[in-house]
Order: sequence, then structure tokens, then C-alpha cells
Amino acid sequence: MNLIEELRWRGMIQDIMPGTEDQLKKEMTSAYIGFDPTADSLHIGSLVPILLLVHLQKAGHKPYALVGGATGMVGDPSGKSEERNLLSEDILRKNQEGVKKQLMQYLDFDPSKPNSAEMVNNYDWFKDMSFLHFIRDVGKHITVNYMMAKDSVKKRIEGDTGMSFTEFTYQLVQGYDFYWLYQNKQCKLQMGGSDQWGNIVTGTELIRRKAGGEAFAFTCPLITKADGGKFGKTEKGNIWLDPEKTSPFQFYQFWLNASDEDAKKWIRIFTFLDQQTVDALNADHDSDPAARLLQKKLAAEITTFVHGAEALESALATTAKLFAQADAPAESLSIEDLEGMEGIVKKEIAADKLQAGIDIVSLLAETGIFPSKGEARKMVQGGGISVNRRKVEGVDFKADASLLLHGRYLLLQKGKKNYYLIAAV
RNA sequence: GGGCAAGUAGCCAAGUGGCCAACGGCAACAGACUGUAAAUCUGUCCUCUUCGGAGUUCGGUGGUUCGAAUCCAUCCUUGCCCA
Repeated sequence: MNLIEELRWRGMIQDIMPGTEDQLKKEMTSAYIGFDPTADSLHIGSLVPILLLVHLQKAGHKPYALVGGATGMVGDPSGKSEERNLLSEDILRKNQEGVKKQLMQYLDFDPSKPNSAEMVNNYDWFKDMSFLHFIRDVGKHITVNYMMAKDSVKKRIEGDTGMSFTEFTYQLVQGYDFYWLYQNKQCKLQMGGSDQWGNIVTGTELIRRKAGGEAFAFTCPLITKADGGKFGKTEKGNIWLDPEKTSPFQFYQFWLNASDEDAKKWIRIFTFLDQQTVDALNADHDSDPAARLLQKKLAAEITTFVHGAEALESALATTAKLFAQADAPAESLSIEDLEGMEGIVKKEIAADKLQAGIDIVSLLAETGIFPSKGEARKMVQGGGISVNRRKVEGVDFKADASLLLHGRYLLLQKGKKNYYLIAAV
């Protein structure tokens, strides 16, 4: 299977420009994807573009990861119904660094290889460009009519929030990136999410008109969830690639909780397993859906790719303790189990308060698990709180020192999956 | 600069003098069911609360009124049209 066939099978191609496949067959091709420095870490939404670059490199082509230092300052209107807030330069610079560091992990930057990955930042070629230069050399080649026809623009013009000149210009800025890379790095291919199609095409158009060259592009579908929810969001917010922001355990759990339908799609997109393996896995899964083989494999593969084998081990261990032995009484957990659980939130309470006995509502509020007593009370009344894995039956429940595990800890749960370890100090 | 519209909770959106902490939907959280799923059902969903209530809201500010999200004035923001 060649690269395009492979990506097609994986369901990673949405739109593709004619001739792209031939170009990739013909020679080692340089290709790029842009990453937005809107946060100091990438989240799992960026995994697909990263994987595209990885596949590309595996197929022997040369990947460029572009950090959008300049485009980040403008704001991409694609998929946005409203004008974006501009980030300050300080924050952008910090974000660029964070994003850059993460990208380094996933691609092979070994300069001795002809197809080593390279990192570029469009801030480098935009920072010294004058406005006059831009409008004469770039703007002249693209008509407003052309730009207005773009979906991202049309939607905003037809909508009722309008769009600033700055965001309108975005597609030219991004288009120029492609042109610059084409001229300076012989980059002939741009990839991206399907929401980027319009911007990408502006780039190829610019290359054609300004340099008379031919450039190619394809996009991958945006990842969706079968239930229509936003991909990559949970109650705790985004799933980040930075283990400081989203622990490997939480990361693993995110994938494990995928629905069957999603898991079938995602296993092809987010893992490198070949067709045969995936087919076999699917068959096994269907014979016993409750075992969730697909989800387990998916979660294991992607956690290893992002965080490494060791992190996966520890995520698995925590999972076993939290869920596989969920019926086991809390008393059976060792101190190491309690303290070592990843994804558990640690809180403290004064030992003498506990000695005297404290009602559950105050306990929840004082340890900061809930911001107010009112909220804590509502959750207790709704049956959403457990102490030492036993459900708290009512608001008059009192906690005291006799409940302490190993004389030190209370294991508290909000719902099924949110664990808190309260240490008496 | 002129004309016209709009601004209500995280989002969408109803409400046009008292019955309004404000219909409904989405999102979110919890419970039941389950496979740590989906679907479904139930509860919560401005803040605090001794669960009796209390406090602060409907772009901002001032006013009319016993009483304002609702009426008036003014300012701000956004969109459309004209210049």
C-alpha cells in the first residue's frame, strides 16, 4: 500500500488535490502541517496532524512542522462564528516553545537522514515583512472575490457577527506560508484538517500565480464522536498531550471510554496497527463487546505513542486498582495503592477536626472538594458521594477518625470516577 | 455622520409593568440501568445557606413607578443599509 492508499484505508483523507498521489510516488516530497500556538501544549485534536506527519515520514517523505507564530497573531476564522481574541506576544512566544518541544517527541529529527523532520516558525519570515511589501507582493495575486468565496468567510459575512479585516487576511497569511516553504524548502504538499481546506487552497493558488509552480494538498476529516459531542473534551476540559496537564492515567481513560462506534474508527486513525490486525481485533470485539478489546488496544497503543511504555504501565496499574477491583473494600487497599493512584486528587484535613467528628457537608467544603456547602449538600442528597467506597446515605453522615484507612487516609469519591484522598494531618 | 435592528444565565433562546432567579433546548454534573459504553429515565444546573430562606442578575448608567428584564433618557457594543 502506498501512503495515500494507507491513509485512505485509515479514513484519514477527506479532500485531496488531483495529482497528489502521483507526486508522492514520483519522488521524496516535502510536506508540511501548521500547528497553532493557541495554548502552551498540544491537545489530542493535534494528534491527527502529528500522525499524518509520522505516516508521511515513515513512507520516506520529509515532514515539516510549522509553528504558527505569525498566524497565531492573526487568528484563523475557520470554523469560528465570532472574531477571536488576540493573544499577547508574550503568551504566544511561550506557547510556541511548548508546542515545539512536544512536536520534537513524535517525529524523527535526526539530521543525518535525508527525510529528517524539520521545524519552522512562520514568525521568522513574517516578522520583518512590511505591510506594503505584503499587499504588493502577496495581496496583488489574489482577488477579493476569490477570498470571499471561501466558506469560512462566507459564513461570517452572512452571519450577524461580521469579521475584521485582520481575520479576513488570515488565508493570505497562511497561503503565503505555503508559498514561502515552496520557494525555500521545496515543499510541495500541505496537509491539515478539513477545516483548513480553504486556507490551503489559497496557498496552492498563490504558488501557481506567483511562482507558476504546482503544489498539492490533502486534508483529513475532523474527528467527531458518534454521539455528536466534541472530540477531545471531557468534564475536566481538554485532553492535553502534556502529562502535567492531563496525566497519562486520564489520557488512557479517555480512550478507554470511547464508544464502540468511535473505537472502530479511531483504532485506524490513532494507531499504526495494520489492516489485518485491525480486522481481527474488530472480529474479536464483536464476539464479546463487553470486554472492550478495541478500546483497550486503542488506549494502550496511543498512550504508549504519546507518553511511553512506562506511563502506560502505571496507567494500567491505576486502572486495575480503581475499576477492576472496584468492589473490593477500601480497607483492602494498601497505603502504596492509595498514594500511588494516578489521577487521584490529594486533599488534607486537620486530624483533630476528624477526631471530634465532622459532618460530611463540612468535610467536603473544607477540603475544597466543593467550593460551597450548598453544592456539597446537593451532591450528597443526590447520592453522588462515597466515603471509603461506601455511599453516603444522607447529609447527617458524620466522618470521624475510625474511618481512617491505615490511620491516615479517607478515600472519597464524587461520582464513580473522581477520587479524592484526604490525609489527616 | 444618517437610518434601522439587536444585546437575557456556559451557549442558543422565550419573556414586552407585578404570578420572574426568569419558559424551552443544548452543554455540564450526579443517580438508576450498563460494559468505567451508547440509548433511556430521574435529579441538579446565578451565589450563599443553619434548607426555613437570604443576596445579586437580564449590555452600562441615571430616571419614571408602590413595583422594571419589560417604560423613558443617555452611553457602550454588534450587525445591516445609506453617506
